[in-house]
Amino acid sequence: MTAVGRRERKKLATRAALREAALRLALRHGVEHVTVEQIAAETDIAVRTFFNYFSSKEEAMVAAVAAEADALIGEFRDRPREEPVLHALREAVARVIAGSDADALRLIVRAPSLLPQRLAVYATREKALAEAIADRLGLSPDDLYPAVCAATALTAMRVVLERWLDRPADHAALREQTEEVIGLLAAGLERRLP
Amino acid sequence: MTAVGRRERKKLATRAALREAALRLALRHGVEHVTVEQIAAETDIAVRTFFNYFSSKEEAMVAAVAAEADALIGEFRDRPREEPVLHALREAVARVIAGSDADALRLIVRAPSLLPQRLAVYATREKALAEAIADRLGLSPDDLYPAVCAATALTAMRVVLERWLDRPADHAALREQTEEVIGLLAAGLERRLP
DNA sequence: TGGAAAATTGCACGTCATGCATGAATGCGT
DNA sequence: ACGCATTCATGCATGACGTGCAATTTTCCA
Repeated sequence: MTAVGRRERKKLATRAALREAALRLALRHGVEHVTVEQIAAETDIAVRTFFNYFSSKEEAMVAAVAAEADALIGEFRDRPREEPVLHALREAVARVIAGSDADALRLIVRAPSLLPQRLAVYATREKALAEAIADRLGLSPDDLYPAVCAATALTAMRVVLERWLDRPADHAALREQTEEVIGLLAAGLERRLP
Repeated sequence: MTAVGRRERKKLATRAALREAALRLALRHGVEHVTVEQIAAETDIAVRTFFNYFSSKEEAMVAAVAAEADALIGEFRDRPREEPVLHALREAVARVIAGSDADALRLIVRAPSLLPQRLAVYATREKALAEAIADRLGLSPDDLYPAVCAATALTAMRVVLERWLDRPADHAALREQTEEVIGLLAAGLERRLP
């Protein structure tokens, strides 16, 4: 697939090192107090080079989220095509979450200054997920359903994740809440006064 | 309601003036090339004072979107309680959109540098909308349904708006697409290969 | 091995955003 | 109308951010 020489590998490694350094420093000093200079120093590269990899400090910090979003899409594409869309999404989410670092996620999700960039990450992944959904159903990526399904599903997952991070709970609870939300989306959201 | 003296009125006026100046300059020179200094000069206030009203240039530019989101929630609350949630949302959206400035919206929505802040605006309104939905249904704001419904509905509206702005179309088309998306949410998003 | 392509780095520069101190404007009670 | 307390506007200083540019180093490959 992506044939990589040493050059590519080193770039990937540097990018990962910067991402991890940013997160490590944020855990140690708090997200607000980390500077690009610190991140660069921790990774032993020039400040200028940092900006060759990330266009902002925030982008480096939410890179972990971006990686998980990409993983989610990959898992979704790997699900058997006979599965209904939301069912496949639920399983993909479960697999990604199982291998996630809750502490790092909590740090990122709870930092107000990272909210805009984090949301931007989700939004930029919407298109890729919409294409995956369109592929699965044999629809055009320009159709309304793939776009709406991708965007709303990602949003619903975000809400679940935020709620879960806000309460002390285990991974089983997260899985349960994921299923509940998928159930809501599948059943339709219309409601009225009893 | 909000009893306002001269002080409050002047603050509101200054805030509106800054917001409009930011948008006007963005229309004239492009979003990327507007500086805080220009906005302040155009409004004839000190640069330092600008930051008393908005914490960033981007926040001033998406203030119009924030105002529309607030209007949406207000319209939603004004809908009769017997209406089902999504029906009320659809009508609220239609009313807000009818009075919106498509050119300004297009400018904001199409500017990549404003994407994070714009999404943050929607996200911060989710809580208020969730409370409104909970009120309507007699649920607790901590329940899952209001949170998910608010977040996904706002997201779906965002997708519709973005798609509509990307194609040349009139307000009738927007209304139509809004109804289509609400229909999707109401009917449930699950789908499988035929 | 030699040169093309790409990555790293330092430097300069403009912008952003905030804390702090000071003076001006406003609202309120008397 | 007066004086006082609160709030607001402003200038200044400061540190961090992000980018263009050019020089240098590293990597790749013919």
